[in-house]
Amino acid sequence: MCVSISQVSRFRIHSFGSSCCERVHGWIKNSSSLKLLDVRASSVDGKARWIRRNVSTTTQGSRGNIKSSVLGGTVPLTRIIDEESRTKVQPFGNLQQRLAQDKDLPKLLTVIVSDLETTGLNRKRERIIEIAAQDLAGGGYSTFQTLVNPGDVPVTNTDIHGIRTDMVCRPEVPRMEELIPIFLQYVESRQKPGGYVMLVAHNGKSFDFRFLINEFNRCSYEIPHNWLLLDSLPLGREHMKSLDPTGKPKASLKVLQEHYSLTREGDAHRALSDVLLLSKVFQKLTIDLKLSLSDLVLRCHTASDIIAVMAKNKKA
DNA sequence: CAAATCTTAAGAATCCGGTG
DNA sequence: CACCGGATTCTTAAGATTTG
Repeated sequence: MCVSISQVSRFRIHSFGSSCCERVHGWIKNSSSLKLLDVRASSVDGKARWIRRNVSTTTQGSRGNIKSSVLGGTVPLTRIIDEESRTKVQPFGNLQQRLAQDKDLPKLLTVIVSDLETTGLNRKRERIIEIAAQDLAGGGYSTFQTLVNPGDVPVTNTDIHGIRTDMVCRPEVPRMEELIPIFLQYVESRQKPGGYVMLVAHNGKSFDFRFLINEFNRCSYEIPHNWLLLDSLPLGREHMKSLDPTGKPKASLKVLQEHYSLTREGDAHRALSDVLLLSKVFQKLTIDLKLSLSDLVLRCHTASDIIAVMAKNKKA
């Protein structure tokens, strides 16, 4: 079963300095060499055929011109699920423990830092309006960014991120149901054969991952079973607390940026800018906390963990 | 601002060893 | 076995913190 995506815009893949090693340290190399490329996403499994299109729109925004490439093509909807399969308990077991003990972990794991912008804070009513992600291994097409059309949900928090309703509620901006297969394809293109993906987000457990799960669910998709979700906020808290055991640890992205004297590329609260910053912060935290890939895996959640917590809170 | 998590502290519940 | 007291664990609530 396939769906045709006639117009999917604002999907950009950036080239990123390549570097990958066994330890988490040194993932990011020469990030200043970031270079915007046109979209040339290729099929991973041969099932998807994507067609590159020329730039079709330029949106004038308060934060400067936004030029976008437009990607079109067809993507197989292999992740449509029915209610019966959704209610089955997925055999996660102790995936993290098994994976953490795997000697080939560096060859299996892809670490992707991600960030979302939304129309607001309410996880039920509000919608995602921007997604960015970056594979810390770097290389070509390692970075993903796109605006998302929230449909009939207006953007009421433009003052936070600068994204206006008229910027996203356009026919050429992809809706979430159109974007999910593209995002999945991006992740799969970064994935190692038979490998796992660690999705990192700041305050992800409370915010990003829940939004993502809700949107996937709304569009009848499910988070792939080989994804592990890591919230970087507890790492930040742990580090800040180690510096001041008596104080109350603040560990927002902004606080961590200032703590590490890091420079931001772009505006705060824009998905790609936040992703690039979090990539740097995450690397610093793993160094300071002396965390190996195995340690990080053990700190991950699965989507089912978070779904269970969401269900529990719903009851309460 | 909404909503969830985390931290902390206080109180309750449980466990355990000592004593008779 | 019954009882006591201390230590440990669990529960709950409030406040701080985070995300957009």
